[in-house]
Amino acid sequence: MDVKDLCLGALTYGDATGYDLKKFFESTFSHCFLAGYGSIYPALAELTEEKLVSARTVPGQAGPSKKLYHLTDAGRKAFLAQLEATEPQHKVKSEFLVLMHFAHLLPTARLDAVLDQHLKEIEHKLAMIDAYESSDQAGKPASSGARFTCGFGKAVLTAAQDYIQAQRHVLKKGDTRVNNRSTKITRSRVKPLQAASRN
Amino acid sequence: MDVKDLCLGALTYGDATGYDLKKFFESTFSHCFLAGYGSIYPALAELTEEKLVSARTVPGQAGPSKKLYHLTDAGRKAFLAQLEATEPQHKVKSEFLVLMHFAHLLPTARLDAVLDQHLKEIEHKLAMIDAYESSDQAGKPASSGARFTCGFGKAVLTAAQDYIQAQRHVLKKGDTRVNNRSTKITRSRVKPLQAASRN
DNA sequence: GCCCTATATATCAACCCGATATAGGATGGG
DNA sequence: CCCATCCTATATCGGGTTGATATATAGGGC
Repeated sequence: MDVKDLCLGALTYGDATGYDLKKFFESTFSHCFLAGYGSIYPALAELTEEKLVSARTVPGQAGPSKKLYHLTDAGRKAFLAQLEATEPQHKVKSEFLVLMHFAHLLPTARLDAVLDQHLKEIEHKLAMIDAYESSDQAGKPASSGARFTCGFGKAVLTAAQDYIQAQRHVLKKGDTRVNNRSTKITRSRVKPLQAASRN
Repeated sequence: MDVKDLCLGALTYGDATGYDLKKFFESTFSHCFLAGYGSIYPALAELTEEKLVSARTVPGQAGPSKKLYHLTDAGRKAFLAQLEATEPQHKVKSEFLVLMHFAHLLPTARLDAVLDQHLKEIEHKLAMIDAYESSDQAGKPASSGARFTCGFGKAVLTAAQDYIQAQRHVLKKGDTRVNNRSTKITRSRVKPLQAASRN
């Protein structure tokens, strides 16, 4: 499942430009998948070459000329096949959690700032989902899948929010002052790192 | 925040080989950050060149010879600086949610299989966190940050689990049979795609 | 003996991300 | 009326990541 497939999927909802696709991904998929121009435009170029989408150039009435992409029958079939084949992975890459893991190496002010910023970002994402949900254009109430993923996002984000608010205090209990003897540990005394699954 | 910084962070806990680091990331960071050999070994090579870590080769008693990496004072300082500088991002890339979004294009059997598989994976990750938490080696009870991130992971995973179990039924209500007229939509009737944030 | 697993390092193509360049039209404040 | 700024729209590039693969040895199970 790469950006090419994402584009095919988005185009099942109707023709669109690369720019439209980016906005669509930001609105609907912002909490589960990301794709920037650096992925979208190459993807569309390849899809056109593979005849999975067709492009027609429209002289822009507002702004530059645009390329409107359309899903071909082959493209639709390819997308359905891809839906059958992709493993349902779910990966998280969180600088935030890494920072929290090393909270004992952070100054208290920085720690609080990071937590507050993350809470604000969660609220922003929740607002985005709400905006998307209440923007059912022309009565068409979004697919059940779209509603499911929105609800999923809200459930997870809310859980994160609650957890942070309830537990952030444990991060600055006791060892606020970092044990700052300047790492004069003799090489021989350093024990090798132990992972959870031991040898 | 790239894999190089992750390696520095992991080495604050003690010397380790590239292989150790991979295992460490899998155990502690599996629910918030990923790093494979393809990132770790180049990262360690660069860090050695920058004198942020030092390496010494140990003839392996069990298996091939290993390179044990050690955090230098410069490396520790660089890591602390990096902790100050990194934006606390939190990104999700979920093939699972994409599949759910297009649930109306999936056969019911496939849909159920995907949901069941994801539930199993959630349980697996929860078990991993529990294993890590109860493996406090030699009484050292893990840092408050480590405990915080474990709790965070559990809260989020549990919320996802509950949501799926409570809401999966809405995905196969009514429109189980996909509207399968074979996409003979005239080009002119196709409305361009509308994102939530409209022009 | 043979297979599988674990230890351990390393590389490579394909792909993705973020930043940047370009440019015309709309908007709006001074 | 003009300039700054934003929005639309496409495109590219370097640096970084992913996932698969190759290599080699030791040990356990059957």
